[in-house]
Amino acid sequence: MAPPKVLMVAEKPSIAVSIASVLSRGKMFTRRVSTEVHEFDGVFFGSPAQFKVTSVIGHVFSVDFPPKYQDWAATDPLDLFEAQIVKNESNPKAHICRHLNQEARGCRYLVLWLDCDREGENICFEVIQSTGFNIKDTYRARFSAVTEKDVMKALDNLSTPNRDEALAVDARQEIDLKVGVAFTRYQTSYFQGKYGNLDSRVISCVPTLFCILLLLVIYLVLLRALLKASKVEALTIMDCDILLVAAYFSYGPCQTPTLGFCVQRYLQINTFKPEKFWSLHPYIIFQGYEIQLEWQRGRLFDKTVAMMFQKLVAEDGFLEVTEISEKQETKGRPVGLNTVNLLKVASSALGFGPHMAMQIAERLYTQGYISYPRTESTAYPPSFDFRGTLSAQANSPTWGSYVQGLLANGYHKPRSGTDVGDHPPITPMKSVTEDTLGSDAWKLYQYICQHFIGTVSPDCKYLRRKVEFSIGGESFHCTGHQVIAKGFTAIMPWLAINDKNIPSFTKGQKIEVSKLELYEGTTSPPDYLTESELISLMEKHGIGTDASIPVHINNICERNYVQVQASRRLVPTTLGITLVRGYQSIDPDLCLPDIRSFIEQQITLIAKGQADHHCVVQHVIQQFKQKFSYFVKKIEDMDALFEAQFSALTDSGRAMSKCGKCLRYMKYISAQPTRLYCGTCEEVYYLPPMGTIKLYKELSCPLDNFELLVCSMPGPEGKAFPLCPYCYSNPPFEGIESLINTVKNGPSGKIGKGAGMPCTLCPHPTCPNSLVSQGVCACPECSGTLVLDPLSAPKWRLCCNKCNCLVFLAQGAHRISTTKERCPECDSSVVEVDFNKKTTPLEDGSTLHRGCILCDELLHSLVEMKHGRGFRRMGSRGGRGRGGGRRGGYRGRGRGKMVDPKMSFRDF
DNA sequence: GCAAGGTC
Repeated sequence: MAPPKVLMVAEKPSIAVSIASVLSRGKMFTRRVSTEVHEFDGVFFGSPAQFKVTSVIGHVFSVDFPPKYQDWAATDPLDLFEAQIVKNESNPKAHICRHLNQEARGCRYLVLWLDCDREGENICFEVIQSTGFNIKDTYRARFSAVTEKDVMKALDNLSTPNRDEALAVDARQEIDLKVGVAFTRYQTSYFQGKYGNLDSRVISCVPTLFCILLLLVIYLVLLRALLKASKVEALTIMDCDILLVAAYFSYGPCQTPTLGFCVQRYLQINTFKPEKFWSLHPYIIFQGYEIQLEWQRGRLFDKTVAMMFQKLVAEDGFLEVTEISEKQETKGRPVGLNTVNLLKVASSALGFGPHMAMQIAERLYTQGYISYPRTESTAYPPSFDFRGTLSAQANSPTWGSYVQGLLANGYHKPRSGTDVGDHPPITPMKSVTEDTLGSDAWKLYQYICQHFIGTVSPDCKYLRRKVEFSIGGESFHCTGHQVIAKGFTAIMPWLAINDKNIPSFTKGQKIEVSKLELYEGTTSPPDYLTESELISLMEKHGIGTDASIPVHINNICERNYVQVQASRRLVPTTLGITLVRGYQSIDPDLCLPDIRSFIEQQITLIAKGQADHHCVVQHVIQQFKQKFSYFVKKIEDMDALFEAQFSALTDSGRAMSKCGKCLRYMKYISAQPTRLYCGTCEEVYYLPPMGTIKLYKELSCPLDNFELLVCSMPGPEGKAFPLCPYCYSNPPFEGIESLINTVKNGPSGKIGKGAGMPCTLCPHPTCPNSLVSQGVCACPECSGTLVLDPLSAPKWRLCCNKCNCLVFLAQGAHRISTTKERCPECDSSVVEVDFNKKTTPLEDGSTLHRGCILCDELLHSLVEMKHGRGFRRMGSRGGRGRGGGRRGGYRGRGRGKMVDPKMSFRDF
């Protein structure tokens, strides 16, 4: 009987070769079908067997919706959450499924050599499905390196594939697909074509021959990518070179938080408020050195205090050496290089974007110059051949002599690092010259070599000397460095420590201050996020994987949400900012990194066998479905931002008042719904639908720093009231919504669109414009409060903060203001009237009079009611919320009536 | 035309 056949499948062709080479000891027959198949004879479970080792190329299948859901127009994105999903072959042209099926014929056993992570476990089941193998004839080989030792060990310890881990990946695929596609289709259908300024992204240049040629080249190179990523609508290179690209509105649980990081930094920069600070800089001249000493207090933000210390130091005049310390410090050599760190260095030091860096690294890998470039591990496997890898670099013209030194004097064992069990750190495999590789690939290869050599080099050692001084009760210091051994910094010179000499001091020595400077500086905002910082943030928050991080960054660039500028800093575009501001205004979760961690945490329950796959998927999908429905319901909030930013309205708006967040002027948009738009913060603030809006002196809201406005209703009897644009849309006090009952909610459901809290409803206890400060007494007509109209002079009047009731006071008075005093009779606010000298009704010709407009006979006689039945003194009732009591968690004049309607004038 | 994850 012929020996049984064993089919072995690896995740990629290179692993298949390595495994086959180890097991066959190099004696194998290789044929090429869809992927290579290596055949040889060997021993399996102690008996002779015929082996076939082949591979897939990553995932065999990927998930999608069935054909009936493919038509955007005919599908409600909400239905996608409940839709069945199908698995299609990832790369139909490669015929991997057919290949596996054919190779499996006649085989007795299947051994799976997929990468040892969740994705690998999932691919195991894709292979089982493709081959049609029975699970009892299927074995899983688990290995962390493709060395002889590891491969043999894995073969001796075959186990079974982990279905839970595979199901976790299935769950992730379904969730990502449904959430991403539903939001992307909905947003794109809603916004695409809606605003002219948004859809015509225009790239234009002077029509020179060079530009035409350049554009043609760009066109040819990018056409495929552009066609995939966006709709190319027109390309003209006649009189003006214009490339029109339809804006795209994709959403994804990885790409959107990635964009979120960039916009977050942009907002930090734009809302940054610089502060002045002061620092003391004493100088000494000693043994020929002029040294500026560092103050222990660092910076102070109060000039007076800083000047006080300056005086103390100046008066003393002599620094006493109080402490001299000398310590040997170590700067450790690097750990092994993983993908994320390679990408960070490529971006920050070599100027390659992550996408390009990976392309170069992949080419170096397939050409055999470096090891596998997608790895999370920074620890080398114990069996790693350091001597062999180093020896391969011994002839390099650039670092050959350094390497020879290491080989001769003994290289160091690398620092431990972390072993994730995927692939070893990225290392050079063989020596190559710049001429062979070309400039870009050489730069990356050079770094990989330097980093590897660095990991087996000695640490850098240096002496750190610190001298501390005391003067006028204040402490200062200076530090010096002296390198003892360069160590690895000899091969990685950009990490070198520079010598810094300081003179020799002796304790107790007194040195005169040669110059004393009170340095005045200003705090500055951070700069835009660098690509390298973004990669760190993504890694920290678990957004994407080593292989997909470059893809997500590339996506947000290609879709014009961010642009890469000088020093590879990522500057969000108006489109990118508006998208994120939109999510923030509706559901901030949508653009926060937690959304990814939430999904990860849920599917980990499946991977660990702690929860059922179906239940978890259902639960998570339902949660996202709810978020989606809410998003659809609130899309107008996002639309308001797009409209303000991309429609013609933005240009017509005029500057009105300052935003409290960025202190820049906001634009007033008079078209209904009237609103203010802050272009910097990308925020819309709705205003009352009626009336004229003006700046209210130059007063600001004490709560949010927004400049106040006054809204005046038309006509001589139209009321006027101040408002803060921010508080108006976002009332700051809990429960205030129930008090704003005369106005209706806008379509967004928010207090906003023409309905909100003006200052005359604000319970702020000390703001001079609040209801508490300006309210006088209860309205005789409704449940409102009569509030002093501060701009009504000389036709002094009170306006009800709810209805149209107006009450005129002493006409022609020079000034009328509220006081903190209350009428003992009716609890109304006592007002102070400064009468006009010529017309004062006061007997002795004096002008100042204080009293209650209800109980003071003089003042009450001057009161005239408009839009109301009568206005009389009502004994001890009415007024401003008896005893100033706290009712309904809210303190304010006249507010008592909200609880007890009898408190109003009207009920008498 | 959509997501994110493999790999080339």
